[in-house]
Amino acid sequence: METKFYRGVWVTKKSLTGFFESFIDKQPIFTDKKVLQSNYTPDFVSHRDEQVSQIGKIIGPALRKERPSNIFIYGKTGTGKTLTATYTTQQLNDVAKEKNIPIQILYLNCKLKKIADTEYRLIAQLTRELGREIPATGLPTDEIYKIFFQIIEEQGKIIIIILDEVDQLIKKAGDEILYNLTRINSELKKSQISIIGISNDLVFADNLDPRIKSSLSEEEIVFPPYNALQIQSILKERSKKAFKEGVLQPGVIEKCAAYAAREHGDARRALELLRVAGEVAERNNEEKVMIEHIDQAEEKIERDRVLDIVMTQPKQHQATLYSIIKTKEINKKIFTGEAYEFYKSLCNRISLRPLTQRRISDIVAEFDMLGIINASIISKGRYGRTREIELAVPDHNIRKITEILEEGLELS
DNA sequence: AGGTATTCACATGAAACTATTCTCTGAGTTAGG
DNA sequence: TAACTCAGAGAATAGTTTCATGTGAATACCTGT
Repeated sequence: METKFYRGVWVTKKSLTGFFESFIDKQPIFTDKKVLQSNYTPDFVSHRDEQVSQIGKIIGPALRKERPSNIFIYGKTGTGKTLTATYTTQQLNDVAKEKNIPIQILYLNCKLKKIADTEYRLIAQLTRELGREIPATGLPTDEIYKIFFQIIEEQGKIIIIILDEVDQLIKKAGDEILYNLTRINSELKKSQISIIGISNDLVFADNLDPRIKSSLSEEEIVFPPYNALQIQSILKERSKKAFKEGVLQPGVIEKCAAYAAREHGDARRALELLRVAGEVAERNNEEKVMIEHIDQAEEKIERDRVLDIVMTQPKQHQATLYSIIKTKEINKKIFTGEAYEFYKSLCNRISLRPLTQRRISDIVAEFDMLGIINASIISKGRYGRTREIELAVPDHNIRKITEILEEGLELS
């Protein structure tokens, strides 16, 4: 019998056959799980009527071949921004297609690494969506702009570009892109573009160049968080399709909703929670989803998230985290300098080229952002200023993390 | 005692550097006519 | 002569290093009582 440690899980080859067989006669809990996945677009959007009609009114003129105003959409995560935007534009697109009006919708998520997170890549990706292959690298940026410009002009359409999570893009690549994009219109003869920017960050536009801000947010729409009742109704709607009838115990939906409402009305999280709760129940061979499963799901989501982050971290980052954990074992409170000392000796041990403290400082800050550690800057007066680092992971997960790190760093 | 000035140990910022991946171009090479 | 190969120049990008500057409060140092 063979057992090995694979991607943070112990895998055994024993009795796999029987294991798979049990799947066949198991009563399924789900009828259609993808309804609960975050990329699912339902047939209609609930509790967002007002926003839908606002957007509709703004982009409607596109049907008369007029350029719609640029729209800026704000709202926290899981408030249905992306969904509403794609839904309305999709409707518009359907009508346009029927009446043969040349409109094209481009949706782009600026957060996606390697796809649309820099100026070059954004334009390149847009051009690709318009049906022209662009190499990933090697060309000057203005060359890409030229091609982009040319292909838009060729198409002679009204093009609506949805930029999801623009704040991420601006943070990484600066606001010139938006400026260039809005400016292009004045040079276009046959086509026009209009931009729908979506942002999670409510204050993000404030530190934007005023020119860009005014041209980008000709119209602004704010998405308020859902309240608990709205989330409940969304969950009910979706679960009707996703689960077999009667599998959900009473109170399950209410609890999911309550949990999500606690976190500023994040519907996405509520849906994920419900889905994972279902998976947990399924895995436990139970026929009903019970309230306890939600707690388990909550824990599992968090645990998976952390383990996944740790596992996919590059070596230097892993070494840093390992140093933090190990230094932590000795002292209760640790500071950047102490972790760095350990890190240096660790590098020596595993023959890894040590990075400067400057860099480690940034890596520590990154882990803080990811929520793996809590690092707060404190001043120890005469004895300097530093980050005080604490682990933000429950104790029972640390052992697992250490294991993964030792695996990744080839320590034994 | 009360008020300033110092000082520590990093944090934070900006710019420059390195390595990798990829395109484009033009010189040199090859093979067929 | 057309097709092909291949090296070199130039770009974009991620990850770092180098250099420079910033910073909060515990202490050291004054001051006048």
